[in-house]
Parts: sequence; C-alpha cells; structure tokens
Amino acid sequence: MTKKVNTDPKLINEVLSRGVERVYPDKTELEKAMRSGQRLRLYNGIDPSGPCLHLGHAVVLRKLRQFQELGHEVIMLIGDFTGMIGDPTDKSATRRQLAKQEVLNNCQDYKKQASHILDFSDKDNPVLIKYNSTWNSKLDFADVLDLASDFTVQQLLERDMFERRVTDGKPIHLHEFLYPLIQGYDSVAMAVDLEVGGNDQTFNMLAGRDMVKRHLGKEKFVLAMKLLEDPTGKKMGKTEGNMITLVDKPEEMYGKVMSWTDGMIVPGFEILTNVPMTEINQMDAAMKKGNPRDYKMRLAKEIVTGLLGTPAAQKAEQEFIKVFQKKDKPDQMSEIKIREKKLNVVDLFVQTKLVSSKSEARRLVDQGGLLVNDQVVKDINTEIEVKKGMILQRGKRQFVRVII
RNA sequence: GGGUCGGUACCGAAGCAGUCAAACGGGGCUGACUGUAAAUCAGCUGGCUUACGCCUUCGGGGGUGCAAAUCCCUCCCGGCCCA
Repeated sequence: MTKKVNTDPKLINEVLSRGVERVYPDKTELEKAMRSGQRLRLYNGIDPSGPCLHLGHAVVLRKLRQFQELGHEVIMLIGDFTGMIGDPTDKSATRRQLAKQEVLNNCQDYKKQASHILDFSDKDNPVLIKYNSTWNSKLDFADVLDLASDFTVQQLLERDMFERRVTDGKPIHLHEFLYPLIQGYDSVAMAVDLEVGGNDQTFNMLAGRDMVKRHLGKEKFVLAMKLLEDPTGKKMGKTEGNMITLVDKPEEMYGKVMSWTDGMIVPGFEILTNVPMTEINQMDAAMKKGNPRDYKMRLAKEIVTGLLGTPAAQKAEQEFIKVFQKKDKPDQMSEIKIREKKLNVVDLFVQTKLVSSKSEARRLVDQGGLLVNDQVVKDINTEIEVKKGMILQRGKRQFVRVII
C-alpha cells in the first residue's frame, strides 16, 4: 500500500460517471474512498464463452484502464471455472473434459487481446490476471453449502432472468442458480474493494457484495457500466456475424461501426472513446441538423484508433471511403487458385467459398448478386474463362481475386 | 412415485396422416432506394438438378400403413400439477 494513487476530484468524477450506469451502494461513497488516497483493488470477471473478446468487453476493460491510470490495483479475472460448468446440456464426463479444453483454448488469447486496452507490463502498476479455478476448484461440498446458506431461494429468484424463465415455464438448472454464488465468491477470494462490470451483471456483482460484507466484513463497491446498445433498446450487432471482436481487422471494425444505427453514435462516443464529453454533447446537437454519417465516421475512426492505433484507423477509413462511398474495390482481398481454365459460374463461385452450395449460387445469380469483374452474371449457364487477376464478387462487400 | 403437457430448420414458434422442405416472427443473405453496410421496401433463406423431379431433415430407436413431423411401442430429455 505504498503506491500513490491519483486523488484529483475532477478525474475521479469523470471515471465514476462517464459510461457508468450506476454505482452501488452509491457514487459519493466510492468517491470518498478514492479521494482519501486509498488504493483500491478492483476487478472484472470475463466468462470464457468464446475465443474472442469483443467490444462489449472493451467497454468494461476501458473502465479498468482508467482505474489503472489512477494507480489502483486492477485484476482481470478469467472465469475458467465458471465457464467450464457453464453449459447445462453438457452432462457426460467426456463432454466435460472437452469443454475444459475448449475453455483453456478460449482463455489463451485473452491477455493478448486485452492488451490493446490494458497495460499488463507496466513497471509500477501492471494489470494482474487471475483465474477463478485457482480457488473455486479447492472448495469442497461443505464449503459450497456454507456459501449457499448466505442466500435464500427467493433472493436468487429475484434475478429477472430467472423470474422470466419461471413465468415462461422454462427450465432453470440448479447449477445456474448457484452461479451468483460462485461469482460472488471470487470477490471474497480476492478480497477486492470494487467490481466493475456490465449492468447485466449487476445481480451477480451485488451477490458478491453481500458475500464480501458477510465473510470479510468490508464494503465492496459495484460499478455497473452502460451496455453497448442503441438507446431505443435495439440491440447492436449481438449476433455473431456483426459483433466486433478485438481480433477483427481494422477495416472490418470500421465497417461494422458504420453499420450501427444512428442512435448508437452518441453512446458509442461516450463508452468507447476518449473524446471529451463536452465535445460529444456539441456533436449531438450538431448532428440533429447535419449529416450523422460524418459523425459516425469519426466514431468508427476513434474506436479503431483506440484499439489498433492511428495508422490502422486511417487506412481503414480510406478503405471504407473507397469501397463504400466510391463503390471501388478494396486494396486487399483474399485470393484463390483455380486450376481449371474454364468453369461454370456456379462451380466457380462454389470453389471460391463465396457461396456455400450450388443452390445458393443459383439463387444469387437469380437475384443479381454475383459479379465477375464488375459484370453481373445473369445466367447460371454462363461459362467463365478463368484468368489471372480476375475479381469475383458476391453482393457489395465480398471479394475474391483469382491468382491461378 | 402419480398425473399431464411438450421436444420441429440458426433461434423462437405453428403444423398433428397425404396439397410439408414444413406457416409465422427474429436472425442472415441479395436487390431497390438512401447520407451510410442506418431506416424503409421487395425477394431469397436444407441439398442435388437447366428443368420435370429426386434425396436428406421435424429428440433417439423400432413398428403400422400405399403414404408419417403427424398414429403405435420403447428409450432419452424437459415444463407444470399432485405426492
């Protein structure tokens, strides 16, 4: 506890309000603690359900980064234990082993991906990585029962997700029910002062707060972040295809941001960039008169810059203007070797993997969605002479270059 | 343990012997339009086939029948109620 933390009230206020949905028990209490010079230990837990972190994670990680910069002790917790028992359909032992391997694989790259945002190698105050299997796998049944006695069934049922499932007559598995306990125990095991997470995690984070109070006799603050979504509640690319992951190419990131609804622009600036709030408010006002597209382009550029740096962002923007505004071709596209000299369109596109089946290729030809060197293919019987450098295109955004 | 309802395509959800590759909604794809890859509108959305048509699919397995997602048997999984 010799390390100094920054107690600048203005900075603290910014950290505790920007992109923040709510602080529990309340903001002033946490503010007081931070101003006192106390070095807080805080963390965010990541569920290793997929191989890639995405922008939703970035929102929370960015908040952690701000705490790191203030000098607080930041932990990135990987929920490898919780992740392993996560899927209720996996019942057999062999499947569970597989799941374990998968979870490990998923975790592997998290550090690398998160290092776009967090600093793990800072000499004075690096972000620490922990795995919750470290302590969870040591608990025995008696320990679990002891922890379980902290809560009543009614308390756990309060979670809206459970409530809904009960009214819908959907199953709730017992281990899902215990999730808040397991997650809450992380807070106890690490003896943290603060947990940061998305507001969808509020229930679990608060369960942890209760447990810390009971077992360690201290306050654990909870900071719930706003989620990445349109203010109208419209979800923002939550489906896999549209989710922006931290391993996406800059061009992809930029393009995906551009496909967000206009309503996402202001929240996006708030939670994913460092553009000052005053400026964001100005833009908000200006946007109502002008063309939101330009502000969205700035947002896309800011986001890519924040994650991958300025050069990448500039390139991505140029590419976007080229391909989508001027309807030109991208500079780089994937390439494929074709052996045959002459092929039917359908077979040709199947080989490039631009389409997944012959039927799909036929459908797309019907719809005018397949192009060879800018020419729309009109007839599925068309024979194509395969030439080097030939450009095959599906729809507006998928290209492949033939290299023979 | 008893009763009862249910398991359908990527997801949600209709269908309950032939006209079912299976309504509808979401998602995805393509097109038109546009300031955008937004919104809106239109089409498409199991596979093979130029097409006629054929093949695979409705929890698993086995039956009945000219014909099954639809009926019967059995197994697996779940909801609700009773104990």
